[in-house]
Amino acid sequence: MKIPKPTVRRLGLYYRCLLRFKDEGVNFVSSQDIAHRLNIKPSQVRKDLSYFGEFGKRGLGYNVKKLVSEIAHIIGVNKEWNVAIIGAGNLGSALANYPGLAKHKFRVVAIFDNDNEKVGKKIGGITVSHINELKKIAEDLNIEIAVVAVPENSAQIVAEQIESVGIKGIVNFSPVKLRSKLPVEDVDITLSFETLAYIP
Amino acid sequence: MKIPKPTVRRLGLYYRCLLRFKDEGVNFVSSQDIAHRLNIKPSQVRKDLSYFGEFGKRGLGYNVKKLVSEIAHIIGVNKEWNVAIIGAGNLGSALANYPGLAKHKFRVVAIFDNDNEKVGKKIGGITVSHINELKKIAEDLNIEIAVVAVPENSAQIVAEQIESVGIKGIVNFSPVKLRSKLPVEDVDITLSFETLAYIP
DNA sequence: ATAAAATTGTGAAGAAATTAACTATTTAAT
DNA sequence: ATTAAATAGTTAATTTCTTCACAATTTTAT
Repeated sequence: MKIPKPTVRRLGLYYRCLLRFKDEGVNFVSSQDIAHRLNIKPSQVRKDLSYFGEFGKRGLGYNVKKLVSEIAHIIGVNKEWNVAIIGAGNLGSALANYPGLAKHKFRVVAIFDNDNEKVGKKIGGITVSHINELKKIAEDLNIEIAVVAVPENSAQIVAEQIESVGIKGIVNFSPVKLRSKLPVEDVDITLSFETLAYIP
Repeated sequence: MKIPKPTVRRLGLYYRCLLRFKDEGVNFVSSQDIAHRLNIKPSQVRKDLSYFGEFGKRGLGYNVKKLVSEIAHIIGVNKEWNVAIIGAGNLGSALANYPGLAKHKFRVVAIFDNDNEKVGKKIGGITVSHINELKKIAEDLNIEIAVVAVPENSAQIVAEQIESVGIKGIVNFSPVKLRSKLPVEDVDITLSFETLAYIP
């Protein structure tokens, strides 16, 4: 069955929401409990989960631990993902140091830049490599996700370099639409400000 | 008329896309030209713009300069917005130094933190203030947008502090759903990784 | 043991968003 | 001057997504 894109995105929300319930020592939650925290409708939660199976018990709700592990499996965070950050500027550095990624099984294992000034420096414990070494290092370290954190004008070039080194997907922080064979998730910072600035 | 949320978001995309056309010296573009760069359908572009007026000329297309200024006006980036960053960690620092914001009329004018170690230090030319001074400084500097770049567990508290100081909207980088009277735009970094990790 | 309450899973209805198709206008070509 | 090509704006059709409403199940209370 075709899964709606918004459903996949919400799965990530459910996952983190459930981790919090788990931290709080809650054992069972209802679709209503989840929905309330995320400001959505309970029916949405149930429908989303129903695409993947029957995880709850009528009259009782969902076993938190079980659902966490089910969703982890569905969205693919039951394994670790090796991540490379391309661009050792402010944003790239911040991401390399961002604890939220490692916590959710995304491990930054390499950082690249084309600026020789930066190559060899350490960021968050990782030595910056030259972008020319992308292919070799990506294969050696089994990198699966690349983060594009370079300026607008080099983003497309980088996207093309990424295509041929065995990487499986791109998280794009640059404010341009990348043309790539790989799946791309855009994190468009400026766009969020602009959307906020719009007043109906 | 009610404007679809996705339309508002795409307006920001059109805006930046048109700025690029302008930079390239292009004077007129068709809905097809725009759509091609953004990987969407031309009819989508026309429909979106039609919510706000008739900006094009049949047979010819849109005057780039004119459309840029129309859209800037619609989404509210024809004026400057004063921005405060809450949280002087890695992400907050990166945002304070991020040139893309200033370029699009979002000017970071204050940075706050609750850590006395950080207060007084300079980040991107701006001295970090204590969060207790938020109200005073926000009013003095006429801050309209707050960026939440604090850890998960303090995000909601910060959101509540923001509510009562005249700020009009929040860009939230923390991975929790904020409960706020103000409009909130979420930039959910972890979620983008998780969405990417999902393989149908 | 029975009834009431809680809650899931789902088919159907409803709402929202996208896309196609068409009309009107403008420009360019012959 | 006429026709063909390009293209915006708009109405209608289609698709996608969300919500409702209810049967099915389980638990809790009496």
